[in-house]
Amino acid sequence: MNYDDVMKLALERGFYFPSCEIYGDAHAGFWEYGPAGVGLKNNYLELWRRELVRRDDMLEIDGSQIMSQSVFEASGHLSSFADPIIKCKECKSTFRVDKLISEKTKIEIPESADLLDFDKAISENNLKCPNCKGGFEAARKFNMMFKVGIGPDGEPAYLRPETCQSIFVDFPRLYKTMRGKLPFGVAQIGKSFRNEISPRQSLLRLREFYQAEIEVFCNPNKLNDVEKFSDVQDTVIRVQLDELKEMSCKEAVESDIIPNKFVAYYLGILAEFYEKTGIDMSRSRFRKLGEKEKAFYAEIAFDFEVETTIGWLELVACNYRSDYDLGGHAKKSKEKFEVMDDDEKVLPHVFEISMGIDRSLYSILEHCLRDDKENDRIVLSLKPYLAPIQVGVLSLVKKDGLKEKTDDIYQAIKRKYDSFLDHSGAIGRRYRRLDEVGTPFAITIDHQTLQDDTVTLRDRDSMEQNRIKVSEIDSVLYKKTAFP
RNA sequence: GCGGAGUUAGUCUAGCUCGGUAUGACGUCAGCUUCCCAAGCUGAAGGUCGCGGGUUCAAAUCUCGCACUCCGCACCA
Repeated sequence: MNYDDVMKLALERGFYFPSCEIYGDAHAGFWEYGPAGVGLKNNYLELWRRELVRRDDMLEIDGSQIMSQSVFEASGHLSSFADPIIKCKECKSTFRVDKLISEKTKIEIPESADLLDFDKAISENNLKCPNCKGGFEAARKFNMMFKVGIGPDGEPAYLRPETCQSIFVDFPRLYKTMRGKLPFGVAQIGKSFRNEISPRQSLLRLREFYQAEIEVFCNPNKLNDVEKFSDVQDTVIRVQLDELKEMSCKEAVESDIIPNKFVAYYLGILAEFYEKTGIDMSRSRFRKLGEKEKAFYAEIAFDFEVETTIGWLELVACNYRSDYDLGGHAKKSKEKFEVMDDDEKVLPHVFEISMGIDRSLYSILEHCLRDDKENDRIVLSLKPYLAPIQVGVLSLVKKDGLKEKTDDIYQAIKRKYDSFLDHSGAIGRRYRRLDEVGTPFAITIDHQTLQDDTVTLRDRDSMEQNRIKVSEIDSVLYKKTAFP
């Protein structure tokens, strides 16, 4: 199933849809999650908490989305999270000015250079618009952060372009009050904002999006002193260098493909997490980024990517950020960020696992959606613990007291399970509808129920049915919908 | 941001050339029927035709602007 099929499902079944869609001035790059989408997202995040945060004894925080200007002076976003651009006076085409200059003249001007340097190079080389030969306006910076004005005087502040800045800024307090000890993992789920030039493809390129970020603070001298590494040493990961290779985490470290056990450990638990989301791991890879591709703060970078019908999608950026962030904030704020590790005073280094939630949810949908032609149905084979509706409760027919019996059973389980009650229409049609939103189980109340207090339990993927006792419904569902 | 294509009910769609406030299907809802896998019958709801201006007695239709979606370019932590 391809992108369009997922999009159609999303719109028709309430997974996600455009924000502000009834108004003409709605902007691109903003989407809402509907009921099914919220259910899936909540369950996905619960799995994330279990498999990463709790597994590794991390702490979770929830930071402010608007942060002060100093934060982004220290983080480098004010100067580096911006592209120098230039606009044609005639046809209004916009170009990356550094790229334009290097293409036409072979003169390399770093993108962080003074704007006047670009203007000078343009006029000295008499560069004109490649589209229409028109002249250029003065170069300017396009910063991808959204600026906001605080209070009546509009004091400048910014919507955070990545959630992790909260974690870095909060580090001194967290470390002191939470009895911190290296390695120290802090996690956060929240929204980030980037003023993308052209957002596209619904959840894949948003201006307002969810991230689940983990920052692990560590002693840079102990990157191979990782006891927990044995938990993942045999975990298989797929690594893309020049070619794609499948290997265990242990092999990856021993062959120096991953530089140390510390990084390998986190790639390992991340792979184990994604395995449980239902994403087809045979269509995934950790891609090592080259010097030019890496973010300005990254020393070592692996992207976790998944293959979809519109190409390889970056779901997670795994960056070894060294002391870039804590060092920057320490310098700017004069706050102390060094901590004691054993008898050593260190400025911790940071390894981050920066996950795009929206993209991950899209990938799950695409990998789980299938066209079951044999049975004339569309099936979303979500893992039961991720499904927004876990169980449908259906009466075979409404009369003869079956409706009342069905209502009773629904009432008995609905607080505990995400359930959906349905009495109307043909039973097959109701099963099809549940299949399409990914509901793994359906309980059907029929005439036999009234005689022996049993119901049928239908399995979405196999379409098989078993009779179980009404008294067993809870324990059976509990087992079948449990997180792994 | 540039170029191209598009936008009519929840979804797909007819109508647009040649102006007269909209067609069909699926889906949804109610009832009947059936009684375990999208059957059938009857009925109903759902559209300021993307938004805004212009021309006209009259605009889904002609015209201009804008927005959004898709494709390509550029951009992309």
